[in-house]
This record gives sequence, structure tokens and C-alpha cells, in this order.
Amino acid sequence: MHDGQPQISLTFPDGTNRSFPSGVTPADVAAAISTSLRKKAISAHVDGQHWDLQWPIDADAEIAINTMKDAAPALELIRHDLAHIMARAVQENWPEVNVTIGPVIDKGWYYDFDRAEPFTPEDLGAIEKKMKEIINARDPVTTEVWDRARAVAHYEANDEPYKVELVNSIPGDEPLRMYWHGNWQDLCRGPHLQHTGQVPADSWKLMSVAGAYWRGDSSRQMLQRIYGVAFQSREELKSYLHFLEEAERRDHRKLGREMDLFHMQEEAPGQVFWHPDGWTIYTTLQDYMRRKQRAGGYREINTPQVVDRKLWEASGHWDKYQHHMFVVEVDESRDGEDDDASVRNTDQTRINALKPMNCPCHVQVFNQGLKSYRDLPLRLAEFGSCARFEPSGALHGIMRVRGFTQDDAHIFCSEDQIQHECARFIAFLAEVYRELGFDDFEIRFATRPEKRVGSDESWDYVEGALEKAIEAVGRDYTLEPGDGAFYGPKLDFYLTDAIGRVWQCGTFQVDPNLPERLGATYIGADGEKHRPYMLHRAVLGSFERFIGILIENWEGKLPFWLAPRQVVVASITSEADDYVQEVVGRLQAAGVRAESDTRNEKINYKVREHSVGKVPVILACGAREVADRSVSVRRLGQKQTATATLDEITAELARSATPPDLL
RNA sequence: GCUGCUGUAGCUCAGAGGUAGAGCACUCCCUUGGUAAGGGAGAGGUCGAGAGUUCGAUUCUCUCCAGCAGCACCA
Repeated sequence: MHDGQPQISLTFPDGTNRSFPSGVTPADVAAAISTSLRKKAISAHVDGQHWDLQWPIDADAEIAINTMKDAAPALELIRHDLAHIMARAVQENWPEVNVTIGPVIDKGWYYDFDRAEPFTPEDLGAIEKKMKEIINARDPVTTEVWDRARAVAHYEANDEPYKVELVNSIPGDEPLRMYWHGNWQDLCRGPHLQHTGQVPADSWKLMSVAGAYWRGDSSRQMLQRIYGVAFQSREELKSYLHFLEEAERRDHRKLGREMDLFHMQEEAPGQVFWHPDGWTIYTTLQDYMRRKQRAGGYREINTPQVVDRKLWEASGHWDKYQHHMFVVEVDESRDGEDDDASVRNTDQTRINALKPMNCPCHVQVFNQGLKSYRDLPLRLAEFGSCARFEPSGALHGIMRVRGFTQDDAHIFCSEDQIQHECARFIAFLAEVYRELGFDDFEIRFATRPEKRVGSDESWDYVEGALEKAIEAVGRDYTLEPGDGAFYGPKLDFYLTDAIGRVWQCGTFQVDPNLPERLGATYIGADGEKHRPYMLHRAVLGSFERFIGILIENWEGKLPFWLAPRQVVVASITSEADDYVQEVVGRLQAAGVRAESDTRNEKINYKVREHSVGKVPVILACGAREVADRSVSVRRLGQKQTATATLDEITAELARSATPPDLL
């Protein structure tokens, strides 16, 4: 900085500005304000861009200096520096390991390595130890801009092929930036902290190691990815680890087994064996949806499971979706007496597929008989059982399965009815979610993708209709440009569960394509044939997945009307056994799912067992209750008990057992 | 599908080259007990499937199946 150097003007968040020599760094700027700010500074925002304290500024700009009090940049820097510190620790422990990339992600970071042997949990411990040494060393972080040839030469000399590929893939007009932590060097966009000691020593943790493809491409090298989480304080780390434990406690696979709701087994991977209590939840939910849909103007239908390939060829699924379909070959020449599959007559083999979706079948229903514009909108609903051959690694409990049932419906309508049907659907979905205990949901609006069919005018119209529909019901949405289906835009509906996790359940998709492929038409007021639009829509998504979400949301303690076992009436002494049976009979007659427990066990034992089993209400009966025809009421999660007369409790529980739409 | 890990009693898990063990659950007996586990006894397993090495495999090797984590997938 000498006299005569060009000056630039920097504007601070409070609106004041000061002049500095061109090439000034945020570190200099902070120092010019105060020595304490220079010490506390971690990075800056220059014209909104996250800026390293060491990077020069050479034009007028708005500047804000960040300290650890600015949570967003602080977390980004901490996590990003930890990624580098981890990579350095790995290479110091195992110099032969190749480094690749290590970005910041939600809650932490990861770094991908190429190493012949897998990292073990013990290795993670060794890496953490080394990382702590690096942090304690308070190594200064320095940076330089290199030219491409130097960077390539450097990485070729150091035998780092992934870095060479990265350098070559960075656009030519972007500067290549090198960073050093002590002697360790990495190619990095930055920014970074000023020295490794600025990373909090005890608010991060290495979590796991797993495989990941180089550059996310399943045809390329599988690398080893180490995940870490990091926060600004130890308390935040602890509360995150607590959240993970909470999620584990709620795991529907564990609760499903403990509550005896369902099981799965090797012979039918990705498919659910529902037990009586689980099926009670399922049918209660399905009965509810059936009533809601009937009241909402839908007509329920049912269509075949096994359908000839001809229909799938016509719908386009055979081309685009075949690898996800269960294909069934049937030898039509067999007469049913020959059970030897090896004597199949291939000339007469007919190829069918289990339906992965209901839409083509629904068009078949629409296509029967001539439809008039007066029939529109025609809302056809089906609890459609579908089979999809999901990749084995994608399966997850009852949440991601190969056999499932959707609360599916297709609305056949004219173009000018789309907006109204969309608004009507959002209101319908909001009511269902609210009644099921999810008060809030989020809408994401996915618009036209690069690869698509249909004219721009048609996309303009349909996207406009959806947007107006969302506004008409007074909802916010987030835009996801380019994420729509190839045939039309869609809305996806996300709900948030009790511990803040977000689940996509509902969907609403506009489709002019399938009616065209399958030749759906209706006669308009003008007497001519017209092509209907088809609106694919679901509220729950699939029953299997939604029940999984319900179990995890409520930690198995479902609302009374959905609880499979609502009441257990337990005897305290065997002298109350007859009375217990009478109480159970009264409750069952009132529509409550009640059962008795007159086993030869103490009341403590029974209370514990049914509490663990998540039964919402336990009614205990001993000599006193028999004498005055009452029950002792204990509710799940409450320690104290209350006494109620048999009449009172029957009326109250009958009301609690009533589904929300019938109250 | 890919990488890694795992598969032993209904559940949770221990174990070792010489044909297996705990706790809970289950059955029976004693106990009639007032709100989260009363006491005793008993029964229960082709150690995921197949092949190989070995005198001998549930244990070691290979293949397959399934599960778990992540990645990829979720027109």
C-alpha cells in the first residue's frame, strides 16, 4: 500500500463508507476498524459473496465483516475447514491415500478418499485424534491463486489423479485457488478460517464411513466417504446427537416389531406381511380415506394387477420403465395339470407385467363408452396395489417397498378446469393432513424440464393455472425450476413430523400426454372430439409409507382412533374377571377396540406390559370397581389414575374412537 | 445395482476349528397381588442357504440370499 495507488470505496452495513487502496483485504479493513475486530474476524461478505479475509478487493463494493457470531458463515467455515483438516489427517496417517472432494453439507461435511483398504471404526478414532492435534497446532491457513499448468503439474507430480481431473474440469475463466493448512495443500474454492485453531475443539464428530461414487456417477470409481458433523458449540452437537437417538427410538421397523404390526422376510423382499394390529391401522386409515374421497367427489374403481405388455407399450412404460416392472410370463397352452415349468411352450408365452402404476388402467375405464364434456371433471380413485422392482439398496422397511397401495386418483378434465381442480385438491389435502395431525405442509412447484413434450404455449398455460390455484387457496410455495415431469408441471406436498423431518407425500401432476397415447377423448359442447387432461394425484402417497411416517411421528403412540389396541381392561384380582369381561363387552359394543387381560399377573406387570405396548388406555378393575361399577383409568404417558363410572368411560372412549371426519 | 458391515432361540445379544450360551418373551406350578417387571421349574436353535478346505466347520475360504449405513435410483 503506497501513495498514489488507486483507491476504492467500501460501504459498510450501516451505510457509511471509507476509502481504501485497491487490493485491500478484509483483514486489513477489519484491522483499520479495530484490533479487536481484526482478532474476531473470520471472513467477510463482499457484494454478497462469501469472501476470505486474505482475498484482495479491487473495486468499490459493499462489505460486511463476519465473526463467529454470524452463525451461517461461521458454520460454513468451521465445517469446510474440518473437511480439510480431516483430509490432512488422513494423508498424514496414510500418505498413499488419494484425496478427492470434501464439501460442506447439512449439519457437517464429508470428504471422499480413494484407498484400497476400507476405513474401520478404529481408523476413524485415529483420524479424530490427528485432527485434534492439527487444531491444537493452530496452523495458519494461507492461500494463493495458481495457473492451470502449475496446478496440473503439481498434482501429477504428487500422484493425485482425481485432483488433476478436477483442475481440468474447472472452467477456464475461474481462478484456481490453493490453500495450505500448515504444510498440507489442497485445491479449494475457499473461503477458509485464518488458522486451524479457530475450529472449536469439541463440537464436531466423525460419524460414519460409506461408499460413494466419484462425481456421483454410478459407472465410475467407488470411493470411501467419511462423514462428520460440526456445530459452533458442544451443546448443539449434543442436541444433534440426541436428535439422532430420538429418530432411532422412533424407527418404524423397530416399533413395528415391538408392537407386532407387521414383518418382512427373505422370500418376499420389499413386501409387507401385515399382522392383525398393523392391518387394523391400515384399514382404519383406508376406511377414512374412502369416506373422504367419496365426500370429495371421487368415484372409486378397481383395476387389474396383471396386464399384458401391449398396454404398457402403448402407455410408454415398456420403453421407459421396464427395468422397474415385475414381468410375468404365462404359457397360455398349459392346461393346469402340468406343473413342470420346464416344459413351457414358448411359442404361446404371453408377457404380462404387474402394474407399477394405475394410470393406464384408469384411462381404460375412462375410454369405455363415449364421454361427454358434461361428464367432466371425472374423478376416478383407486386404492391401487402396485408392484415396482426397486433396486435392493433402495428398500427401507415399509417406507420404500416393492409392493404397495397408493391412494391414487386421476381427474379427467378439460384445460379450463385444471385450475379449479388444483385448488380443490389442495384444500382436500390440507383437510386430510390436518385431521391426521399434521397441521402444516409445504408446497413445491416443479416446472418444465429441459427434456419435455408439448408446446411452450401449453406449458405457459398449465403452469399459470397451477400458480393461480395455489394463490387462490392462499398458500406459499417454493419453486423448483426444471423439476417437472417430461409431460407436465407438478406440485409436491411435504409435511413436517414431530421431530422436524420433512416427508414428501402428496402430489398433483398435470398430464396431457397419457390421454393422447392411449386415445382418450370426450365430446365437447361443439359436438367435436376433444382430448382430456389427466391429473395424477395422491394425498398419502402409499399406505405403507404413510403408516411408517405415522408410526415414527407418534413414536408408535397413535391417536386413539388409529391405535390398533385402544383399551386393555385388566383385572387386579381374579374376583374381577367376570366384571372385566362385561366392561370389554360394553366397550366393544360402543365401537371401541377393547380387550381383556385377566392373566394371573400382578397389576404392575400388566400396566408395564401394555404401556410398553403403547396401548393408550388401561382400565384396571379390582374389588372396589366391581362393587361400584366403575373403572380405574390410566392413560399412556400419565402416572396418575382416575376413577370413572362404566357409563362415563364408555361414552368418552366411544367418542375418542370416532374418526375425525365423523365427529 | 455399487462399497462396506451384519446374519447364532420369538426379541436383544455373547461365544469358540471338536456338533452352543445369557437376559427378556413363552409353558407349567406357587402366589390374589391396587397402577411400569413377585418366586420357582421347564421347553425352545440344521448357528441365513449352498459348495470347498479339514479326521472334524456354526467358526476358515468361495458363491448366493437377506438385512443395515451411505451412494446411485425414485420416467
